[in-house]
Amino acid sequence: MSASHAHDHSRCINDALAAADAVCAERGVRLTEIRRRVLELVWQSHRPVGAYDLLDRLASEGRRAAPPTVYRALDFLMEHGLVHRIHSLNAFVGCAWAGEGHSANFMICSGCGEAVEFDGTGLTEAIGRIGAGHGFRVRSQVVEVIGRCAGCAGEAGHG
Amino acid sequence: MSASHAHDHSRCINDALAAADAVCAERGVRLTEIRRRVLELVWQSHRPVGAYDLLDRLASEGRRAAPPTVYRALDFLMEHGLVHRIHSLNAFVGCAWAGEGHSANFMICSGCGEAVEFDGTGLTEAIGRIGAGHGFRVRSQVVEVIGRCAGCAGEAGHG
DNA sequence: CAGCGGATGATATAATGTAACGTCTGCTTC
DNA sequence: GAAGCAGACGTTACATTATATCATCCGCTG
Repeated sequence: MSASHAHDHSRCINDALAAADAVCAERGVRLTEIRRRVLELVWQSHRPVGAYDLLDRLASEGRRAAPPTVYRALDFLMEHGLVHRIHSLNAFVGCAWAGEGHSANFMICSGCGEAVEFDGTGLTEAIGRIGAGHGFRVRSQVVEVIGRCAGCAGEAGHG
Repeated sequence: MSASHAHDHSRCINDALAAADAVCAERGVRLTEIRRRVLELVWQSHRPVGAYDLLDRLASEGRRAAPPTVYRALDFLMEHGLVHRIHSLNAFVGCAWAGEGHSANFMICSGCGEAVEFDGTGLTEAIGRIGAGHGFRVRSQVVEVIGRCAGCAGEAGHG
């Protein structure tokens, strides 16, 4: 996604951390050092990152960490709407609208690997109507759209 | 899903196998014994089934099988539009519209565990429009709606 | 300080998925 | 029918992802 390749990403990270502080303060929960660090690592890019990648990065900076450490941090961050899981990749990415308690809606580029969260309000409504038509009460939704972003659309590749 | 609990499920299975025969014949590919058996096992219910569950069932009927056997069969069946993967469950379920080359759209009941495929034509169009608005060229989509089916909506439970 | 609960450390293991290679089988070609 | 080929399968080993369990630590409260 050429636009996001070019942007000031440190601002993304700072905004995400500030939002996380605010959400945790409001909810009376603790953004501990490891949770904060995992969130920072997730936000190092807009590409979803695997739990074991996070683990490796923690290890490389000298922090003792085992898989449960990372998974617990990720569970916490997901519970409070700070990161999303990308099921089709078994990976995690920062939430663009921290704390808003929405379902995740992503466009995932098979060229550059970036995942862009989009406003799925319209989709959520449409899905709710479809569900209602089947007597189905919707609680949450997973929407992961795979394709090519604007920057990668013209390039060669498998996507 | 009370309606599907009550239905004549043997008909689902027979229809699925007949459709699979037709698709494979049309495409000049072979629905080998193991592929056919895996498809039957997937269709034993409308609940998504894990690869290792399938493996256990194959073993319990005396068939020698290792993980690659099942995954290869599942890959074949997915490639030809006969089963879908439910990413949020790491599980597989029969396709309601065999061979039509569509993306999967499912409603998954957290009460009974059944996954019902629905016609996502409208969603696909909406997603295409959203993508176009971002310069994103959609290739496929994963839509997994979690909630409570009509039969389970009134019951207690975590869903 | 004692007690409590949340958070983390640490070990082990479960669950899911794949690489690599040999063999077999069915088909084509001669 | 034999040689050669490609797809399919068997088998072993391994990679990746995720969780159970229990001990320990830390911060708060009374």
